[in-house]
Amino acid sequence: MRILEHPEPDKIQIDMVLSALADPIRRRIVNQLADGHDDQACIAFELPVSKSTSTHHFRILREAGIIEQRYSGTAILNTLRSDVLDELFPGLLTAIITAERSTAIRSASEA
Amino acid sequence: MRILEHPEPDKIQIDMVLSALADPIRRRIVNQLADGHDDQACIAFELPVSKSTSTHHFRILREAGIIEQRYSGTAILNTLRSDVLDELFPGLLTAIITAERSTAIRSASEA
DNA sequence: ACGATTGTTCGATAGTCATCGTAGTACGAT
DNA sequence: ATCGTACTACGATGACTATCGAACAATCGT
Repeated sequence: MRILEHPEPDKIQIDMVLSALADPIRRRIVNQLADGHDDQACIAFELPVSKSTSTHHFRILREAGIIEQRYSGTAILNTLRSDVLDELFPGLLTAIITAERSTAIRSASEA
Repeated sequence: MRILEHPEPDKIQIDMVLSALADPIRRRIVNQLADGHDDQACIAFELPVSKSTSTHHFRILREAGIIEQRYSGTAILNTLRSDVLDELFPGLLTAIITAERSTAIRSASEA
């Protein structure tokens, strides 16, 4: 069975987390996970990039400790590590998700 | 008189803010501003980089809308735009500053 | 007027990052 | 066994970024 490496909570660094979340595509993934339920396969995210780039972004998120990925057949199910992140960096994830939403609303009302 | 451009609140984008805060040196600046008082000159930040690199980082922070810079003689006084940021992205700045602090504490207790 | 202080500007450079296509792997279904 | 699905690995590429030193600019004291 294939194994996916995840950082232990005490190895999760604010530096990697913020770098990961600085990318709009990765924030889109995080937001969809926050909006919807857990265990969404990578293919459920209709990202405007190629497959290999998509893999790249999911990996960055996993290695930063932001998502958990586990195999289920050929698919990979993705889950936000909200509890871990909230413990380590209280309010951070919520703030970023909220920010993204309000930005979307702002730019929509401008158009 | 020299003028420094600052983005209006409605031009401040989460993308630029997070990219700016993804850099440890820039977070160090933000943290020192949050810890101390407003109006600290650039030279008050003893950064492990050259002068020109320092200028670069302060500019990124200013253009992202995170700090306000204004001339006072030959010096530039820096102030966190906390109120603007809190309005736009509630909780974000606090979360990042808190995160940085707890990370510092964690890594100190490891040593 | 002169010098010291504070920060900027301008290349240059080395490193990182997002992106892609192609080829490959693992698994489920038929 | 074969095929389709879902994702990975690899090498290449172009863009961006942090960094530097050297030269410059603006201001303040003396």
